[in-house]
Amino acid sequence: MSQLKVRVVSRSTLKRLPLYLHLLESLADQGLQNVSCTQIAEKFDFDPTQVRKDLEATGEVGTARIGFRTVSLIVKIKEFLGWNNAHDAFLVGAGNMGKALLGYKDFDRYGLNIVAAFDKDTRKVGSRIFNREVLPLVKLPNLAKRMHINIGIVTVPAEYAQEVVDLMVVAGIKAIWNFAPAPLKIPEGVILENARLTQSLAVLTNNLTKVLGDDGKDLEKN
Amino acid sequence: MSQLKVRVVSRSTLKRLPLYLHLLESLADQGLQNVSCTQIAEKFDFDPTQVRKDLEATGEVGTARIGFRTVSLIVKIKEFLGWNNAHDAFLVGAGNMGKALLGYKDFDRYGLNIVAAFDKDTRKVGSRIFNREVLPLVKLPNLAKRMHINIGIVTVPAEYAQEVVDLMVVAGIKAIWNFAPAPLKIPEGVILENARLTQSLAVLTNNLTKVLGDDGKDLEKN
DNA sequence: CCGCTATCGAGAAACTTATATCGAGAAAAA
DNA sequence: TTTTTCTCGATATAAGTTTCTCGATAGCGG
Repeated sequence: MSQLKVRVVSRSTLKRLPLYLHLLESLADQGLQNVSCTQIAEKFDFDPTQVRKDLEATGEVGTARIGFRTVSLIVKIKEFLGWNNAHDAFLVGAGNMGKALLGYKDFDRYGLNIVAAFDKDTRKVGSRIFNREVLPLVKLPNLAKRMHINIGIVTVPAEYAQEVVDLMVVAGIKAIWNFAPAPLKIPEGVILENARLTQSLAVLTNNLTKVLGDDGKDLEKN
Repeated sequence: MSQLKVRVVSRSTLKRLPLYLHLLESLADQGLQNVSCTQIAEKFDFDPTQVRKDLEATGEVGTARIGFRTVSLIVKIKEFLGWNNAHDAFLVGAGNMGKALLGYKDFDRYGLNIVAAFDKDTRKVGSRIFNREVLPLVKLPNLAKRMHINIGIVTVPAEYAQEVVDLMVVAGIKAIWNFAPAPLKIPEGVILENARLTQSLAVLTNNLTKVLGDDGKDLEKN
């Protein structure tokens, strides 16, 4: 069937892998040949066993007393995450967040290549943001089909998010990265991943409220 | 002790509360007086019991056959998250992500008020971004102390993140919202929350790799 | 007025994730 | 060469989270 065997792992593991990857890349830059789970774990204050389990997902095997080959591990993680060859993506909503994503240089290293931006607002249409043209939203379906776009990024206000997503689904887009704070409905088979800043902020402000309001006991770690 | 009793809840619960809040606010706008956990759960494809357990954290109690009073629940969630009265924050790193955050209008609704931006780059210093002045980084410690700033937002490249954080800690900042993909060390008592887009992206691209490479079985839900 | 149904809240069970333990192998030190 | 130490990988235990089950309560319909 498929040449690439992708194991099913927990979402938590999946979210730690990019952390390891960043670290490994900087270690590789420093010329480090091998790296142990213990070393990695220390950087993040994780349990070494957890790191070992996480890395197991990539299929890379280590050697006792040595650890893992740094470059080899980097390749395997990227492969596992699908970051080896970039997927083309369309972005809808050329507001602040949209612009920030368009301007983010490193996405190509993360398997993402935003090829065009779309917006409803006719004043934005026609302009260029970080060298990508802003197109009218109505052009999305045809273009997405013709260019075989798999990823759609949603950076519109919450009230328009569902209609944008519906449009993307019709256009054959398989995976949606949503930045709008709205509960979205998608059909079976389409992948939806929510990147919501407010969730992260909620954890921060709740913790802060606890330490400020009280004398700061019972704080969860990390 | 403290007048506000903040229960300790799981990180997962904490991250779902903003979702409920958004929904509740739009329901309240539509004039809905009461709302049941079942209704909320349907919108997100969650288990109703989970919603009930999550809401329990806020201290609000519901009535059988009726559910919860919408407005009252909104207030309680905001209170619990510390979103009722905004905390002042400093942002360091006036790049793309920094600009996007500075331009985000709704933060005041989420208990966050970014009062100033800082940057090392002398070309950026002195300019104004969305009506906030960009100040030289060296001015941060004194200003933060004088203004009793509790929250620091880090939107600098990974290699500068640790030094920025160290500066913030010295300046008495209690909570750090980090957007840099670097493992940061902070002293006991300081809160660190990482808002990393790459983690979310990793989940997306890994899932996409699975459905594209294979015939798409064993996909995890939401 | 009396069942019927929706909903809450509490406790138990099932599931998931994280941590600890242990044996084996490989390099380094004695 | 032998011993020690580090690290992997596997298994087992513990902790945490979600889902299920149940009794109680409040409105609704007959």
